[in-house]
Amino acid sequence: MKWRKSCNKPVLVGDDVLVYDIETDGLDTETAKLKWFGAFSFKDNCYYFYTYHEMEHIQKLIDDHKICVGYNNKDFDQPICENNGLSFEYKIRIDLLRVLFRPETRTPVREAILKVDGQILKNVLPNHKLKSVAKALKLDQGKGDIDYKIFRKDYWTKSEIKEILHYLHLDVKITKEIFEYMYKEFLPMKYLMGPEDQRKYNWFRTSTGSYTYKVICHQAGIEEEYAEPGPRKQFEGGFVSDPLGHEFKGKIYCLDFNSAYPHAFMMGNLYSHSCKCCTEDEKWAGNELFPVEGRYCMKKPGKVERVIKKLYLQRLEYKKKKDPREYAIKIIINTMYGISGSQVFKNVYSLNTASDCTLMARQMVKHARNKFECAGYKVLYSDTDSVFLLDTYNNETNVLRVRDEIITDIKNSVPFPQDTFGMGIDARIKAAWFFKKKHYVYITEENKIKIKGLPLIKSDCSRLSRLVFERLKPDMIDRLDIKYPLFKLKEIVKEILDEDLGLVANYYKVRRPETYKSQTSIQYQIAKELGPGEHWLVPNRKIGSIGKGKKYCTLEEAKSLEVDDLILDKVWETELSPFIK
DNA sequence: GCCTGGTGCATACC
DNA sequence: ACTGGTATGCACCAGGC
Repeated sequence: MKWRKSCNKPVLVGDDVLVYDIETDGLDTETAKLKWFGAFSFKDNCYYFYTYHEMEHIQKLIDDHKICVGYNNKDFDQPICENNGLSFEYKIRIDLLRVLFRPETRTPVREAILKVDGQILKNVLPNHKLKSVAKALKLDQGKGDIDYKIFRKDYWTKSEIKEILHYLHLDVKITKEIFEYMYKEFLPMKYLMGPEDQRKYNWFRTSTGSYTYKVICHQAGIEEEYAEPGPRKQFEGGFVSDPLGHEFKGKIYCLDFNSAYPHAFMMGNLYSHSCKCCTEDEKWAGNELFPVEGRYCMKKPGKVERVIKKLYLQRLEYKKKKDPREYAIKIIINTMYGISGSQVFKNVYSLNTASDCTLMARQMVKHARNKFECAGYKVLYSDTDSVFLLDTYNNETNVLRVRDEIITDIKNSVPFPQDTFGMGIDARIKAAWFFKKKHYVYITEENKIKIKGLPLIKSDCSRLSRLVFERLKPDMIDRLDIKYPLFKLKEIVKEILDEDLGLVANYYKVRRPETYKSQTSIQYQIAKELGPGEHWLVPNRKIGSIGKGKKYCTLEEAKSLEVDDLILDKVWETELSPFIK
């Protein structure tokens, strides 16, 4: 039986793409029998549905397409299809799950760069089920549930067929829409790649590291060779200062070097360590400000550096024109540093390149700190490429003058100074509180409150603490102060807890128990007791088989608890402590 | 019994 | 077809006192 159902929406995807999903009589890929095959073709904008009695039709449909797309098809649909006599040979096979996330190593891939209203997909996904992805991307998930027993049959009544088609159509449709979403998002990454990578959909499915390597190799005309992973050689990274003090009010600036690492590459010519145009003695060996380990060509910018520069300038243009290709270049530029420190990417890898890049950035920040301090400013904090300043003179022009000197000093100390290198004001701040490295809060001149790193913004934070903060936020901005006397916070906490004790629960996302090395870790205990996935657990003194010191129970179990049974340590000592006077 | 330092795990910042 | 380092916090455990 063949079923055609056309789709009226305009087609965005121009290639011969077939999105497919199957129904089987079981989950074991070795023994499962293919029962139904559902697909959507971007060639004719039609849905196709076949039973296993029509294998030639299914094979014909596959043969008519170059690219076959599914969800978890690498580990499930495809092997079953092959065991049942279908062939995907010579097809470009795409598994949307594996494009987003690599299950065996549990590493995020494209879910780390896909944005859904400002947030990264990875951070909004509770798990990697098809429906969860659809929901996170705000796609229509429809309603569909089916008793899988129906797939044990070999023939179906009219009403059963109707039910199956409804269900299968829905899954194909969801897969198709996820594919379309990703296609639209990733298409701007296509044009920078070589023709083979464009054809093979490598702009769509590679990790950002591989993508960057492929683009750089193609653009710079260097060989795309790979090496065995091997043990990692470590090197020093960014410099993070201790905060100067706790609380500051007045005119505060956050300044940061624009694209510090890419500019370190360009200005130090850091990829040109083995050029043939000069002798070792003629190479740049660094100086007092930049005591680099490697030796780099001073005669002309290298191939890779020229590509970085070209891309950087192009990105500035794209940003002005709001061209989405801007984001593709951003990824490449920011990933260059990462792949230069990874052996796998053989022809851009160099420990000196990576470590001299971070060294140059460390020196830039330290130089900026010194200059500002000598000019009478208080340097409150700095991390990698940024500096927080207290402007005691209340004179922005003077800050910018010192800034210009810093930039000039740096440019005078590198072989290839860049016009695009500079330092901008990232934020103008009225008050700031620094707690620890990478943990701070500030209120901007636009009355926006920014929190960095605090337990309050981590995913495991209790809803109680978040609610307390949300309630006080307008008042904090009003008073230009984030601190409250303990009793005031206690009042609010009590009010919220009277509503619902469960709000103290902490969020845990755990894997399958087998995947843990430590069988005593709290994550293992949770996984063992409650299964993998998301859990909200209430720390208490009374019930729950999870935890050795503190006990943790589920929200359901927590209904029998009294306020005094709760353990509020984390709430008071970490989540809310920054806000206690 | 308490403290310290190390480990595993998770997550944020750049 | 596997980007990097820096940093905090929790729970647990071993070892020292």
